[in-house]
Amino acid sequence: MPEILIPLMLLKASLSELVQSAMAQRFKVDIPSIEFQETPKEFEGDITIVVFPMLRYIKGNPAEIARYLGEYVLTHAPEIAEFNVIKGFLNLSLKDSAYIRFFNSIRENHEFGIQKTSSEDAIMVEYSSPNTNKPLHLGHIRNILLGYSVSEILKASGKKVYKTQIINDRGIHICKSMLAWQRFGNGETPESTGVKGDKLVGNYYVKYDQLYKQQVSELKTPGHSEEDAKKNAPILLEAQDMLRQWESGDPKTVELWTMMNNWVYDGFERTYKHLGVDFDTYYYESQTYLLGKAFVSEGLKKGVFLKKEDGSVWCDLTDEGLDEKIVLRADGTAVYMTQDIGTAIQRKKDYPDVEGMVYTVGNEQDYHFKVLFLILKKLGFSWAENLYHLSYGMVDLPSGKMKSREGTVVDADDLIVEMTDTARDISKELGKLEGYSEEERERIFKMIGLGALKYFILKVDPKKRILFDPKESVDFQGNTGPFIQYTYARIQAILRKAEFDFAVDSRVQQLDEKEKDLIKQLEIFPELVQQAAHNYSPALIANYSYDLVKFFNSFYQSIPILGAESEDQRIFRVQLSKAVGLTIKNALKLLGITVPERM
RNA sequence: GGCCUCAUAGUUCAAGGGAUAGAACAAAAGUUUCCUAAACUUUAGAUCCAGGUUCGAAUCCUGGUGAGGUCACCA
Repeated sequence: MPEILIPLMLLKASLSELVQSAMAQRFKVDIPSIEFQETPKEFEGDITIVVFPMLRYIKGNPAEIARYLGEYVLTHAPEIAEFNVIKGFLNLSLKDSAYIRFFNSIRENHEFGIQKTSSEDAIMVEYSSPNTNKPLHLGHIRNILLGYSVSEILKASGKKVYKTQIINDRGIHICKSMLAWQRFGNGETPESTGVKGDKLVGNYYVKYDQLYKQQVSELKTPGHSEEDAKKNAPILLEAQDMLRQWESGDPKTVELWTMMNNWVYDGFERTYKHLGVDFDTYYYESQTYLLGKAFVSEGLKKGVFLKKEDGSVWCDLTDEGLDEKIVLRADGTAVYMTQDIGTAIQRKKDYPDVEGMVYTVGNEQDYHFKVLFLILKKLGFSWAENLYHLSYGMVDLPSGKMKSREGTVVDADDLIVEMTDTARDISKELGKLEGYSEEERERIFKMIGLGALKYFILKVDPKKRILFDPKESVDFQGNTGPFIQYTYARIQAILRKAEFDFAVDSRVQQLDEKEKDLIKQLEIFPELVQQAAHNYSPALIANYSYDLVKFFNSFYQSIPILGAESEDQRIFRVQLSKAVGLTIKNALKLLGITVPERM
């Protein structure tokens, strides 16, 4: 594994050591860790050591300690040019040569900030995980983008990652669509109608629901309560019967089930492809719930679970401050929890190198996962310590919550088309991309539309709710995906116009303030990737990309790049632009956003 | 009601216990001899309330208020 040198991190490490030995020498104390901070721009300096936390270990005047440390560091660290002290803050200024050395180390590094896989252990990330009776909607989009991005971030931090999903292909909901299709379908298929498979099946689910409601209202005559009617609608009884047939393995039912599920999978795959996401492996509930049942009986033997008189099996979590939770029904059939236990164990069996799992699931299931993780720990699985529920907030519309039954959902495929349309309209209005082939333009419009959507969703902290207004769509100005993409495209224009050999080493000795700002901004990217992986938060990367772009734009506007005074300076600035471009590209890649060479 | 999450400019989002709480959109004003004006530069504007912890709190703790979620032999 090639060691990747990240000078800023190295510098911090060596400064930490220096400060620690300085403190030991003079005050005879061990300071376990040194706190660093980027120096705010209103103060002189590049990197700041905060002295206040040291006061816990040694009493004294923070400013005096800071001055002492400043002197010490200045004489012992060759990278430091000067220092100043304000209260307990020791601000250090780096020499230009330190900047240049750092810059030269990343300049041609196309993988800057991206670590190679360095661990033997793998992490499995689950995301998307839809039901097979409805098309994907905006809520799924947040899930999918988050899960995919977190996978990419984990990979970039040096982890091995398997992307997966659990497909809820089992249960009464799919039977409802099947039934409606049998009754009204006339043998329709996605091929015969040209309708996307998931949409077709979703339509029959709606048809079922309409018929069901009609039957309920018919039954709800005097003498029949509404509750009664809901339970006894003929179509529902028929669906329940079908589920029993499916569970008993009736060949015709299973055949229909297989056919319709495959239509749905095909439809989903097309949406995933449009979104630019993929999976390494798939799990189906129909295949894992049995294993879950097996482990419930094992847990029963071990005393982890208890059986009640009626035959249902429970897990007592009252010691942990939670409730009792059912893990198997009285009739011996599996519940949600049963199959999740089975799925987790199955995954570990299939991929023994998996030492942790991330579940991308909405926050309405916080409690479920708390319980699931606890049960797996109680069952004695060591890897259960490394399970993480990547919980995210809902996507709300201005009209309120999305409800599929009320038709207030934003369809995923429609949304992608709308975003592309918006990108096309705006581009045409601005007169961009003239002289490009139709095909090429469409490719870029889609890239921009998706960039806007992805960035809009990922820049928000996962646990917060998002308000999404489809009418206003998504901005293309300011802190947005297209703005970042646009800056990348402009950088590419600079590179196209700069007609010299990039292999030439820059001989620049003195740096402009703006140049330093940019290099500083570049430096923090690798650390940020680690931090984002640690927090499972794409939002950090998104906001970083935007900051970097702001720094670049300011640089771009205030000093000449191609028209710099000296040849060396010109080369340096072009090279700097190139490095910024590479970093933007790498950062956006972690968000699943692609960049156009021109837009 | 019990438990969980959230609350920051008019709006949408930032801020690993650190310095004067940052951006963007919307509003007002300015900048195109130069690499893409989808840009840049100004101006104005915010931590829900009350306590506590400490050198220092938007951040941690307690109690309110408000919004959402969850408390199924549904998934």
